Amino acid sequence: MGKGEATREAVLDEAGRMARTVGLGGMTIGTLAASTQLSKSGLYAHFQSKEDLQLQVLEHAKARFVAQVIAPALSAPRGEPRVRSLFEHKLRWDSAPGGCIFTSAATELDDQPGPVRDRVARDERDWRDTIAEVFRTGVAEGHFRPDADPEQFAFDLEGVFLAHHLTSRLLDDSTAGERAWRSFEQLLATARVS
Amino acid sequence: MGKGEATREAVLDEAGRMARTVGLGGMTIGTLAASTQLSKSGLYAHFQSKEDLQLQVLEHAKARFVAQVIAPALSAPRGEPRVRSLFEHKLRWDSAPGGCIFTSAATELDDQPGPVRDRVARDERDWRDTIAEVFRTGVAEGHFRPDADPEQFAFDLEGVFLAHHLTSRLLDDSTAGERAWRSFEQLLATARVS
DNA sequence: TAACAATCCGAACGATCGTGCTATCGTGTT
DNA sequence: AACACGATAGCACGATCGTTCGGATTGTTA
Repeated sequence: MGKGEATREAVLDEAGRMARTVGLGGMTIGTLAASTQLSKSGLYAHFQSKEDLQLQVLEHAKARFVAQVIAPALSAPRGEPRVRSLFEHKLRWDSAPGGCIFTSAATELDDQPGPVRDRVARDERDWRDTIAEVFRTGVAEGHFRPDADPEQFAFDLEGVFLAHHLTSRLLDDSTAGERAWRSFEQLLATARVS
Repeated sequence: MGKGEATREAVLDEAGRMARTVGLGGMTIGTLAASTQLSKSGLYAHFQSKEDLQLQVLEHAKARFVAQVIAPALSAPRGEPRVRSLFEHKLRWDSAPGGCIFTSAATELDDQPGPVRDRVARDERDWRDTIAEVFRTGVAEGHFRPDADPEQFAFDLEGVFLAHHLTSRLLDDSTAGERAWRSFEQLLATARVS
């Protein structure tokens, strides 16, 4: 890995951290340059525009998300164990300092058209598809009812994540984790074969 | 109502609309002045600072929220009907153009300390308390199980709202409403006496 | 209608925004 | 050791940011 690539990744790491607290739009070139010991123009050698930077931040974050959440979950046994693993890892991801960048970007950009919003929307769809797909392995394994709706499960589970995110960050409520777990167990109980 | 008060309210209306799409921080004095046919300094006659403006926007929005969501719901019969009414009105509120300003402000400011964040957090707590309190009338009326947890219900219901918000706005998914209703009915079914 | 207060504007402030250009630095290859 | 080239810095640009202040204009009241 060349030197340029190294600093580029370092910048993307810092930018991701920054975007999680002030948003993708609130993040500025100046402060980002300062906190990475670079000059503003030094940054622009790696990114053609702020929009390009935002897109790369999302791409970089998604790679980390796949490595830290999706991949570990997929290594769990099919069915309910895999669903549980996915839930656990995603909850841990959301508990990182600053929270989940996709969650913050999603509500920030949901009404601002453009390529960045499109990218966030695509990632959100991918994520829901992943949840639904993992849930389907549970149906196939006979853990969940055959008439259960995987997309509805994804909708509900995403709601649990969002509520947890808000409860733990905005309200500083330490019971958010327990609450999320309780909701999750209830979702599973409803989906299970009777 | 004097003229000053009238323009102040007009500005707050427009500011609320603007904040819903670009966020409380993304909203700028210049564009707000332009879209209200005022000069920047003309705005500053009504608001001492941008932070003060943001706080007033939240206060103004909360008054409308109480009038359009809480009050109508409280006029419904105690118990499950009142819970249903609260859900309906809140869903309608979230479906306004630009969505819910509290939802957008909540995820925007959840990691940026200051009086605005404190205000948003207080509003969020009030809202959850309202949900829990309305749910309690359902327990008292014998509609819901006595051992049901009102705060947990508030957590779950807020999750449904958040998922609906994201699904309808970011994903432009027209089935968001049906999904939210299905989740809501499931929540009620679980809470009901067996 | 005259006087007074409320309301709003014009102009300007320093700071910072995103974005280019040009020059210099460092590094690795020949 | 000379060179080529990728990586970074310096400086500047027009625009816009939030904010201030003095003066003009408007509305209300006696």
